[in-house]
Amino acid sequence: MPQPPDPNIFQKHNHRSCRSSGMKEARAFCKAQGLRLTPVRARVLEILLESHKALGAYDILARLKEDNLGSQPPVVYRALEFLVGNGFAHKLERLNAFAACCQPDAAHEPMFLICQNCRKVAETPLQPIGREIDRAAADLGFAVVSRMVEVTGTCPTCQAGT
Amino acid sequence: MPQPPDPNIFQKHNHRSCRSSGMKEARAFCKAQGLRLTPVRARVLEILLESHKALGAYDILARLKEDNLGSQPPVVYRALEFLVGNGFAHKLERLNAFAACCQPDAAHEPMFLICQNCRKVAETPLQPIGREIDRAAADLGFAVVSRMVEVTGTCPTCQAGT
DNA sequence: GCCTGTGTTGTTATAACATTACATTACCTA
DNA sequence: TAGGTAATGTAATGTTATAACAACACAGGC
Ligand SMILES: [Zn+2]
Ligand SMILES: [Zn+2]
Ligand SMILES: [Zn+2]
Ligand SMILES: [Zn+2]
Repeated sequence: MPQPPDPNIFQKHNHRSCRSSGMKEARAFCKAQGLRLTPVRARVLEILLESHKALGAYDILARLKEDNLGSQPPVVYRALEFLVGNGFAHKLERLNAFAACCQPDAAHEPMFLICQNCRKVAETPLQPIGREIDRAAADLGFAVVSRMVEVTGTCPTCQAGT
Repeated sequence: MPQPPDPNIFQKHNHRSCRSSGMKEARAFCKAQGLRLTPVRARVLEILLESHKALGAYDILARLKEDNLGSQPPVVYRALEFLVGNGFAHKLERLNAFAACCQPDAAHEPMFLICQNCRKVAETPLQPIGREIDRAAADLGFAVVSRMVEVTGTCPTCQAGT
């Protein structure tokens, strides 16, 4: 049974379940939505789910090559476009890198906590901060379409390590 | 005399004064800090100050070439590193582009409002939102080093235009 | 004035990230 | 099983950014 989703991947957690439930949820969602989780797309998602770390597109591509699942950049970028577009993964703009989504609820808007030391990425809900952002924007007459909040720093593990 | 700093560049404003006071403040600050605002650096800052738009490094480089002030990427990236490092400009991670800072106070931490239509970029103080971000991060045991908030949408002018 | 260290710029090359374009294949459905 | 749509394979190219080293400029001490 799927354990309650604890979004804090910095905590010690049963990571095997992150991986298997991530794939399972993705398969179920795709089936329900009539989306095709093809071998390339599934493998890219698996690769991202293997860690909670941000991976560059070319890192992922190298892994795909090992599995003979495509060796040219468009292959991985198309898979990532699908995964990001359907909420299975996120792009981290600061790093030009990608990470699996930890809580692929229908519509969630996360902020990202990126460890500078280990590149692990945690998500936490942007609301209610997002509303404050909108308010600040509205003060300048700006109509918000999308918000991006990326925080860098040190995860609990890496803090303890030193 | 320097007009009171209205950070909302979306408002109609005396833009000539943005440009001249931006350069003047930069020169004064560099003098005070023993920094060298060399011709290349000054020209890059001027180019950024000419508009409030985000410019790619290679766009800036093209302008530098016209002035015979360096034609290779490292020239512009080094100048941008200097300007960003000293608070005269900012990098917009979402766009991989750069914009002049509108309020080069000693230490200010802005969030950015980026118009998808015209690429103009406004800054507005991140506080008190930043504190909320820190609190959300602390809930996960994460030690924040730097926050980045970039909002995309439509500026007042571009809203009116349609 | 000249040496010398430090910081800046010039230049070449290359790394890293991403897309266009078009041919081919797989899948669905009528 | 034919035809349409979605996905993939592949080559080429575009865009953003850095490494490495040579040359030059400026400042302070001799
Ligand atoms: Zn997510
Ligand atoms: Zn860490
Ligand atoms: Zn202005
Ligand atoms: Zn605009």
